[in-house]
Amino acid sequence: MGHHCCSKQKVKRGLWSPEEDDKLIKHITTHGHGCWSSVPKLAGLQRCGKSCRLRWINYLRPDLKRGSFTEQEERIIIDVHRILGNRWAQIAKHLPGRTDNEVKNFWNSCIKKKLIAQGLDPNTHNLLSSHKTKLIHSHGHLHQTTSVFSISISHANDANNFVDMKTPFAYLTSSQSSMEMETLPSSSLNIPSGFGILDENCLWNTGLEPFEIEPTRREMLQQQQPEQEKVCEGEIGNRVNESNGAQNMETSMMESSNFDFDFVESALMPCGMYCSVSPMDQLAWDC
DNA sequence: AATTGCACCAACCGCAAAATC
DNA sequence: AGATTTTGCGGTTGGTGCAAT
Repeated sequence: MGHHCCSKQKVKRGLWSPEEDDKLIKHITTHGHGCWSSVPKLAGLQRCGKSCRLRWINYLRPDLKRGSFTEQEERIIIDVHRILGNRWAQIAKHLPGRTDNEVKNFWNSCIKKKLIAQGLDPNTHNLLSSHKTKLIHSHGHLHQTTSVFSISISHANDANNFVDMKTPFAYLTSSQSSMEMETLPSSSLNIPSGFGILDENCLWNTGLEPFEIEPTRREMLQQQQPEQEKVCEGEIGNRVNESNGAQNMETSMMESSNFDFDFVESALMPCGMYCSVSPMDQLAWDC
């Protein structure tokens, strides 16, 4: 027996035929859907109302965008997912013409793999532990070292009210005494376009509509602070510590010469926020 | 040519929230 | 105000078709 809503008479299930689609389209364009549970009868379909609703919303609606996701859409999905998690319907609201089902399928079949391939945990968007390499000191000469950092943005006047955008975005190259910072090469670049300003309930993402964050999710994000570590971050730590206080940190970062922070500046300057850089991990290799 | 394996995704299910009676 | 129906959501799945054997 089928689902209880479909158990009376014979109710078709499975894929929709073009004829069924026609009936549904004709009915809804002329009468509107009204109560979904009465649609099948009125449209002459042997389906349950639920199935009709799903077919219309996910496939037949005229305002649906067809075709594969663009890179911008993919970026938005990743950014919003980092904040909201598997809230597919919420995520889809940022993508006109896309459905939650479509976003979910795209995530499960495509984005997940991409993130893992980049060494990112698709749930937390942090570095996978399997990609963490211990910094190895050998006697005498130093290895090339790389630190991956995350960035935190918050209101300057409320240090507790922040969300941590833990996307690795920059690395520090330390060779002998000279030190320079660069952004990651574009192949592995994962600029956090999800930079945003966290207000009481909302996150304004650059380029996105504000969206709400549930309190529990917010707490979870806030607890994901990367632990401070040693060695190479010591050097970064110095930078950070030198500037005591968040306000100074902003300027100290802007002043650091080879650091391409254009995208940070544009996110920061108008808003009176501050930004902090935290080490997430170190990678090391032999020269 | 036939078989197996697998990725994809449209559609299903159960649950919960919202709406309605 | 409580019961019932309807809608919306997210996890899951099984059919389809492509690729490898």
